Amino acid sequence: MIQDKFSAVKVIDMNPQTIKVACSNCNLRELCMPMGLSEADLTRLDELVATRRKVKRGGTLFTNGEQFTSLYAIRTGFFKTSLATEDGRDQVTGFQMAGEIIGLDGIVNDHHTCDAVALEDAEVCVMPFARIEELSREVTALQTHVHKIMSREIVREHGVMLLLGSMRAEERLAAFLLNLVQRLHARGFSQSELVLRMTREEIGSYLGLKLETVSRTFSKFVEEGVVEVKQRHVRILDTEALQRLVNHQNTCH
Amino acid sequence: MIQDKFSAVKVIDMNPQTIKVACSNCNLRELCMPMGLSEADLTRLDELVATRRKVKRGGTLFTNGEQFTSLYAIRTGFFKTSLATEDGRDQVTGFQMAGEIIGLDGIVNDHHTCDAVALEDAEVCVMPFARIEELSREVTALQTHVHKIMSREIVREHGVMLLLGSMRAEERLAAFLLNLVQRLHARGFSQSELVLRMTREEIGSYLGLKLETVSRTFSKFVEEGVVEVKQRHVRILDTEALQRLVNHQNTCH
DNA sequence: TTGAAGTCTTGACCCATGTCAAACGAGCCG
DNA sequence: CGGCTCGTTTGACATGGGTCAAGACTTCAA
Repeated sequence: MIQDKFSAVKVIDMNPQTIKVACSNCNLRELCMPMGLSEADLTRLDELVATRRKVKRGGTLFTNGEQFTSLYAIRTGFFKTSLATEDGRDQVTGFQMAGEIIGLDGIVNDHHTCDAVALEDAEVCVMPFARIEELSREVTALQTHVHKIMSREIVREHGVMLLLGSMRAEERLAAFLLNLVQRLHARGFSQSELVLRMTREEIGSYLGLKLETVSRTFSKFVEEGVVEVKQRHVRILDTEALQRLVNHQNTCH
Repeated sequence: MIQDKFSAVKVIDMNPQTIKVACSNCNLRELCMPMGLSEADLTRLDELVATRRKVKRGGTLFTNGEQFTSLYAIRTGFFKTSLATEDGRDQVTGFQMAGEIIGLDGIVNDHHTCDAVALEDAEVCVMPFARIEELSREVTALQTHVHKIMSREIVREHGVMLLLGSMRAEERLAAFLLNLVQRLHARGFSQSELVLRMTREEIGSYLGLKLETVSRTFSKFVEEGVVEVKQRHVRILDTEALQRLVNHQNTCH
């Protein structure tokens, strides 16, 4: 018995893959998993992740129409999700980073309704949805967590609707930048500096603007001394100013 | 014992409230509840609805910041949900009709993040969320159903993002009208006639347009013989034309 | 019946953003 | 090193939808 236990530990020690696959010692756990679990429940959650999957920059995690089987927790990398219309236009519906869950759109019809594209080399944890449902019947904290994740996505999209429906270009870009740094900061990155993983066109698609407008608006922010922009490197010099733009949407009239 | 049973039945017979409160014989069941349940599970689902609640036209079902306790299934009436920003502007995030579930936004933070306002006298079934979670741990079909409802809302919002982010005024209004009649038709109403429960301003807010633009676009549709409009009564004369507008978004360039 | 408030329509004008075009810069590959 | 390609910036111009204003219609209450 003791020998068994020991060798098990040893295997884990010698095979980093085996260690990493466990949620219970993943450093992103607090982002994608429920908190305050008992030791026993924590161990059970390790069953959730069937495998890991790497996606190269430009590759797709899933595409519109594809069979839905799993949710994905992003371990590393950066994704966009987008809807493509028949006529070739597409709308970016979100950008996702490490610790976020992707694939919720597929649940309702058992197939995905958008594309998930990696904007940089990425790795995700594959969590078969059947297993999630099964386990969340037994682990209440997981059940609640799944509900909260879906609700959070709904609320996030409400915010995007507000942005798209009633903000002007500057307000949209300001809200976008603030949202990005805030999420990056929650992951230990700088509160004022960030590297955009997406093109101006993708930003524009997300914000309902043309890429030229995005570019011009960046330039305007630079002129005003609100941000510094060098290619995709952005440094926010005046967070307050951006915040004011977003809040007092219609100071002007 | 027999006497007890009899009197119980009698109470039910004499008190229509008691009968109507059961999902198992609600004619909207197929819209808001999972299908293909066993008799036993069906009966259990009746526990979901704690009470009914009537909301007068103009009244709120819940408001931003309010404690979240329940989801609501709309029995009769018509709602809008909207976000209000500090500066007094607001964005309508959706219109909900009989058989639809409202309140999902509240799950993530235990309080609501938008207002739900009745656009006509309405009645809802109050389903305490704690009870939903409890029951969906035991009735798999309910669990799946809850997941699908939330996923459906996410997908719906993706569609709105596409609309707000990349469609022109005519396309937006066309998409809006088609969506409304389609949902009404699923409830047994006409495929071509509808009564708008909301003002031009509310339509505009939802579609990211000003009320004047909504009005002008209606007028344009009328000129083109695509619809007839008399106040809030709308008759669609050429569904195909509306469909074409939505699909070939950019035929023009 | 009249008046008042709310809603809707329409016109005239204007501006933010889209469109089109040119040129620049970075990165990549031969 | 030179020459692609892709992404970005910037300018000139066009236009869809916003803004402002007037007036019509509906509803409701006095």
